Amino acid sequence: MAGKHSGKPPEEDRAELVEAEAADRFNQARSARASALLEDYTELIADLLQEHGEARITDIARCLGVTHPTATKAVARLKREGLAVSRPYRGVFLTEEGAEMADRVRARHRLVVELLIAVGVPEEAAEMDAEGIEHYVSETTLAAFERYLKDKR
Amino acid sequence: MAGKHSGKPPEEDRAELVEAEAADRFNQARSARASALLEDYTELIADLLQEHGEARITDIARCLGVTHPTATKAVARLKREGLAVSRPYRGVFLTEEGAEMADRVRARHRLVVELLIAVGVPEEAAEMDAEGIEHYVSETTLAAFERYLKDKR
DNA sequence: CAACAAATGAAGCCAAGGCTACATTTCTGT
DNA sequence: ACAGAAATGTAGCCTTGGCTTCATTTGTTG
Repeated sequence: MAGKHSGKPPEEDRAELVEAEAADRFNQARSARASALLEDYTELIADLLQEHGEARITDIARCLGVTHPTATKAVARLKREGLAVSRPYRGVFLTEEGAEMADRVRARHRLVVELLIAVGVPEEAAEMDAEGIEHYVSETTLAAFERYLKDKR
Repeated sequence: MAGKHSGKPPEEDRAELVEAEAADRFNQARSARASALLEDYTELIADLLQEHGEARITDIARCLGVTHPTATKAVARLKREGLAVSRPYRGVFLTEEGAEMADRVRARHRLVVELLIAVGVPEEAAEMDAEGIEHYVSETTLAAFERYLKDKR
């Protein structure tokens, strides 16, 4: 039941399992990487909308440190995925789905920063690293972070 | 000294700074993302070399959950970057530089997993998430993790 | 040792996410 | 109101990292 061929030595079965699990982890990470961009954009757009009432392509591009055509392309993808809407020469807005994603992402981001700080990471580094880390934190891990922070307070 | 034009209101200067810092963080994350693949490959190749004495393209591909041409391409990149060497139809080996990277990456990976477990993340989730997280943990943060774990023991 | 299986290589396709260069539209100030 | 500046759009190029498909080499085994 553990392996494909009962004739094979158990060590091989175990090795195959380990490899399959590894492949799984990498695939997971790859898929997280794929959504990272969308998450960054929705989060930023939500911030801009809240702070300035609008999210212009130029502002988005400047905040993300990319050129404006790059931002335009990304926003096109957001629209394709049903996360944002926009009309030519007007700002970008989030759909309900996009806003929900932004909320989730912002909450997660805050939690990651808080946890890093709680374990002794300097605030500046925490902010820096969280930008990359946040996209790979699962719900399970997030829940653990929350418990840890609550207990610590 | 804080902004470009002394005539501008200070709030704008501050906003520009915040935006520039944000762009910085994103650029940092982007560059980390770029090295993530190389790190994964060198780490895995080191593991395979240690466990089986050789690292075949097929094994690399299977462990990473990709097809063999994908692995071949990645190895080509490793070679271009001076991290690995290989001859046609023979296995892949690491250069000194590649081996050093593998060591660093493995140590970092272990530390990240340990820290996640230490704050209460279930082991399985810790392994899963660490695969993505590790690439975005800076030296500063890593040092903080190390201190935290030492103090806790 | 010949034939088949398995591993590797090579070519070429695709989408994503960068970029530059140039066209168009909108906004602003006189 | 109109000219110039700023913002946005569009086109096209590059690299990465996936993939499939097919050719070639290696290894195994009867």
